[in-house]
Amino acid sequence: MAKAGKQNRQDVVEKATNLYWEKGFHGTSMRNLQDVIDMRPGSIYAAFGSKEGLFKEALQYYTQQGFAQLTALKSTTGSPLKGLKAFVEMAVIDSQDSAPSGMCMLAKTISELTEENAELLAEAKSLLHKIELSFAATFIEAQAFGEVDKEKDAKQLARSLQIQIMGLRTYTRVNNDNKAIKEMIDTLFLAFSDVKK
Amino acid sequence: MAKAGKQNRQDVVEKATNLYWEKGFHGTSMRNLQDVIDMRPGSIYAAFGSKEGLFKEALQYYTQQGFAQLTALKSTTGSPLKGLKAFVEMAVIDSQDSAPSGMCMLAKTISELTEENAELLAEAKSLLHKIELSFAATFIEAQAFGEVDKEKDAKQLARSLQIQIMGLRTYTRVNNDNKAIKEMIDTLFLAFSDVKK
DNA sequence: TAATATCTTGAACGATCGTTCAAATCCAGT
DNA sequence: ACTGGATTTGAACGATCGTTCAAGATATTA
Repeated sequence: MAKAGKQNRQDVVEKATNLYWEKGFHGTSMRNLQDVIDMRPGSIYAAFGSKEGLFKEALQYYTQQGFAQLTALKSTTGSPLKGLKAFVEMAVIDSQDSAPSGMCMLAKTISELTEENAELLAEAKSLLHKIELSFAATFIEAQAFGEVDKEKDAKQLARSLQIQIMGLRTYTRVNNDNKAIKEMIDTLFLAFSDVKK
Repeated sequence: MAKAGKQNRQDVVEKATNLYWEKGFHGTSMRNLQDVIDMRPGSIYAAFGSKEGLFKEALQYYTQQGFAQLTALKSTTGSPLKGLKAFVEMAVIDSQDSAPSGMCMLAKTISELTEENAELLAEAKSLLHKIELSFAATFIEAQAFGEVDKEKDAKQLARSLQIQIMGLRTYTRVNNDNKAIKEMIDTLFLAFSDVKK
């Protein structure tokens, strides 16, 4: 492939991402992938090297899409903090029904894999760290915007948000009580925007 | 087996639990299990029926051990809330190094499995719910003990704790910063014990 | 000790795993 | 239209998957 067959590389990676996201690394077979992305083994191996190689690219694509969404939401809401909140609501609530899995794909990967797939594990950790950095950057923007108390440590807020998202997404898979979850997110962001008067 | 060979049923289930906990359902093969529990296929199938049957028993054993630990910690600390906090510290911090996986085995299962293993998924959800109920019961004890504000809703506290634990355990696998995590747990329990003066 | 009931063994099953590669196909430049 | 390189195909590989079951070993009863 490379130079565009019926579909370009991004379409293929997106389909693979959705399957891996739903079923996990070990739960997805190369034959599952062949069916979904409509490519024969030889082409897949020529383009991605291995099951691990394609998974790694899927992790990267997933993360990149997340960045794009956060950026878009900050723009459409016209505010860093509102954008961030919309992003969390989307990830925690909306994705339970519409996404391949209610889980964050990176958290799911970190939960699933062991040192037997050290490189993929490291990649997932690294990407999650980058997301945390972008949360921190968003909090700093929000502070400049006057939405968040400037006394607060953006890094600490980002870490805390990361933990909340992971917890909420897992919990929502167990007990999908939309109303209660929505309230918890509201409370969480009220705490973030607790500007000293 | 059943009537005790070289090892009794509980020893076998414990070994299986630790392997499943580390590698997950799909990441564990029956041959991995055969090696670890030192039983031949025929005996395993006679005793547990299938890979799924043994996994289900592992989930139950894991949960039962958790209940036992919480009960023990409440007893040794002489306080419901202190026992609960010790339990969380153990689960979030200590288990990162000593346990088969830093993750909660139930959360890991819920993250990994799909409707292809509906029965196991339902079992994991049900067991997590039972744990939440026991958290709620502990908060009620703590209220009677004067450790927690009686105005607060024990069910809501339990839900919130469940979410925090899931988030913290996943996060700690990514970024094992013991000091910061310890502080977050302290802060969390300070909020729980925020009795009106 | 012989007969019987119970449990354990491990070879073997068909299915599926991740991966390879020679052959077929496609496409660009002449 | 022809050629040569790039791409795609799909049969096939050895390994491993979850599972079965006849045969052997062990424990129990008479």
